[in-house]
Amino acid sequence: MSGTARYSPGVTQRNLPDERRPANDGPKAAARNRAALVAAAREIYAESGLSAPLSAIARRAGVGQGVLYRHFPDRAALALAVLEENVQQIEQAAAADGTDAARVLGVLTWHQTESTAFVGVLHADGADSRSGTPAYAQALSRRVERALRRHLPAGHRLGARPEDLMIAIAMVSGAVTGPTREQRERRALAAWRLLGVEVGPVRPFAT
Amino acid sequence: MSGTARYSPGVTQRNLPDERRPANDGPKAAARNRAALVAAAREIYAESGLSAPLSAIARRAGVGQGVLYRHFPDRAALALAVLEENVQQIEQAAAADGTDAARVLGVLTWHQTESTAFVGVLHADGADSRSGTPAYAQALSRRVERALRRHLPAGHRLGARPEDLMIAIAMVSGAVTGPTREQRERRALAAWRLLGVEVGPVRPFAT
Amino acid sequence: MSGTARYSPGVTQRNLPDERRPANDGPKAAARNRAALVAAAREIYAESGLSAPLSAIARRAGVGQGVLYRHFPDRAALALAVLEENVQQIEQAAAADGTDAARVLGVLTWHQTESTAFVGVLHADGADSRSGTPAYAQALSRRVERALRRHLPAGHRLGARPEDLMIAIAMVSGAVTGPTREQRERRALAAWRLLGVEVGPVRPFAT
Amino acid sequence: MSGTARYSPGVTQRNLPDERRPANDGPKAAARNRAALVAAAREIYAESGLSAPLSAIARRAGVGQGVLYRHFPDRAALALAVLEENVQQIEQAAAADGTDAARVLGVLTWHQTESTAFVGVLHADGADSRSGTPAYAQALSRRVERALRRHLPAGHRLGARPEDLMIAIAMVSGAVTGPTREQRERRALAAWRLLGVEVGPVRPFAT
DNA sequence: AATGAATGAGGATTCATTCAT
DNA sequence: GATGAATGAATCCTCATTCAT
Repeated sequence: MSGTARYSPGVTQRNLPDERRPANDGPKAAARNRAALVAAAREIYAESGLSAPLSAIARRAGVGQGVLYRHFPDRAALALAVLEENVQQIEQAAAADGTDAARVLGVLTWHQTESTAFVGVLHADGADSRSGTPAYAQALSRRVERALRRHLPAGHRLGARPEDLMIAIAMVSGAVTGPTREQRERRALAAWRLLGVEVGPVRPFAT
Repeated sequence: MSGTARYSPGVTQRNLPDERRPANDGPKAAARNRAALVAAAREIYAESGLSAPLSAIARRAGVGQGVLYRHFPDRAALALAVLEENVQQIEQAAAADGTDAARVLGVLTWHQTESTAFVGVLHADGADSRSGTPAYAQALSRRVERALRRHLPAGHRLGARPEDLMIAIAMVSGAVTGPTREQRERRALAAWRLLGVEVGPVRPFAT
Repeated sequence: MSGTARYSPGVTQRNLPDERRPANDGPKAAARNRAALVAAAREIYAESGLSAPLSAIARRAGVGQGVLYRHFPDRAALALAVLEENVQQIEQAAAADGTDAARVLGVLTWHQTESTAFVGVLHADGADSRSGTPAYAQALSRRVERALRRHLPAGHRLGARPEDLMIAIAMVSGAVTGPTREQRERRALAAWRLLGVEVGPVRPFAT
Repeated sequence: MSGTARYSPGVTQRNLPDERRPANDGPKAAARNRAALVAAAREIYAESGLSAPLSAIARRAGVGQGVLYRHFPDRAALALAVLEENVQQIEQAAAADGTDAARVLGVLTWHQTESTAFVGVLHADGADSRSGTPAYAQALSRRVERALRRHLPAGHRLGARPEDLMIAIAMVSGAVTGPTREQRERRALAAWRLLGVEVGPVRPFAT
């Protein structure tokens, strides 16, 4: 990645002379490419926002533009793939032994401070009948909700009304601004405190 | 010498050479045009978000592209002009006779639910030392804070720490999603409720 | 000049309230404005080349755009007005008491190193049947030639063929490159030396 | 976070959705397109000067705008590519069997009279520390100088001082004006004659 | 199955020129 | 006579998307 083949005057650009192509590793490469694209997207989104050029993501992933389209038919599909990984971590945190609401919220908060994608896409919940992300984003949203709700103790601040939980998450996302992750984490924690909600350590889920 | 003749429209350019020009209302129109642009921007932002094409705003305002650039040198300047109006209303609400925190928050909330511009620009507070909007957005942010803080009763939930007030506003902004204003208002009120903050009637300030 | 009224948000741009206009000095101002425009053009041309925006020239001159168009119907007219002044100085140098070819060439060279306009427009001699500058530029060219030729001693290097004189001037203009006037002067003198032509002190004509 | 969402084409953009695309000859066309662009640029520059619209060049080359930008990131890169070809011819002329200074100068002069690009870009030598073309133009300049100098006989008029050679070339370029190539050649030869330099046949290098 | 070139629409931005005041 | 706002065409440049190889 990085290369950014700039301007090389006088040297006719041409492909590798037909032999010695980067090697076609067959179907095994497909999964690897998909993963690389999601990882690259995560980075690029963090750096440049959700509307970063797709070509930048493909370049960072070290694949051609076509591969991106093969795996993700549109911009939203890629963003959702990033989100999917986040949601899976939250679900895993919720499924872990001896966990509790605070711990799950810590993982959630980690992803909020880490990835812009999380912030922007998930809260397109409700009747967002726009183009790309119809049902899937809602499904993700519900999965996050379910993962959290099963750990909410009776009488928890966010358990009173059904929508409160997701509104609270949206609120914290709104507070998460600032150029560095540290600053964003500080603000996220301040936000949870204002909501009177206790949050465990802010970090990704890892077994 | 020197020169590096960059882009030079040269001889080619020539507007409607003799035909009818669409009328030039003269300098008197300047103020009117500026206002029309801000109003159009407010509408377009609400419909399409902050990154809507500037040409759409000019069209909606009924002016040429050039007028937009004359009044607002860049995208941020226009967004800030919209915000400026919002902030002025909040300040007026804060200055009105017999007002209180709840009432001011009601006006603030109105603007949060009304205009996407409010959300997103104002909360670029803190160390956003990037290119465009450095000091002015912060100044607006501080004006909102000051307008509100003077009405916060001692011991108010949001008065404990200095940053809490602006974080709370950011949080509510984060919760304000949805396609209709009504839905956004409902969510905004739910958010304030979760913060334990009482909010007056959600409406623009009008004497 | 300079002002460049940048971005002043929230303050509706409006003219001085009808009274207190910059004062209409009547016809006397016309000549002054014209002179200011030519002077401004000379400066701007030197800084930014012949294709600099006309608005920049008007601004530097401290007049409105309209005034520029009143005095100079098109881009070429303004450039020629600048040139006209240069040519007049050369003619004056040629008419001065006790002058000689070297001295006149010194004045010519001064203008070559000083103003891009001189370099670019005058040598559009010959059958340049393009848009703007048909006859007038040629007339100027001939006036320069006449002013010089009357001082060429018999047998001067540049007197052999009729066209040699103007070609030599064009050649020196070609050599005049570089960011500072000093550098351009050095190169101009080197060029004259290569032509075997003696040049007097390089400076504007002043009685 | 962060974002300052600059220009984001967003959802709107969509090329010919299903219709027929004008054919994509695949990567094989890349080299051909690059060559076509350089050739088109050479023509357009000769006709309209260095500041001709890039779109005109793309059109003449029969390619889309994007291709031009892919191969040449900016205006200068394209001009330099044209120059590069000229300089290569001069180097080949200098490397040919039984050549001499006059013959090389003939090839040089051909390019001076043929292409406006040659004039103007190459002589941005010296301290042109501006943005775009810093080192490469100087490198080209030096290559021309080297190619010529190795054939200058001892005691040649242009060999006395190191800078004289390039100044002379700039001078001849300055003299090369006029609408037809023939006229420009006549003036170029007159210029070399004034410099006392013998020039061989004015034509491109061809084995 | 991957590559990366090409297309070309879309949006940004700049100025020449006119004209109400 | 002067001012400077408005117009809008022209040009620049960027990317989403397709597709030959």
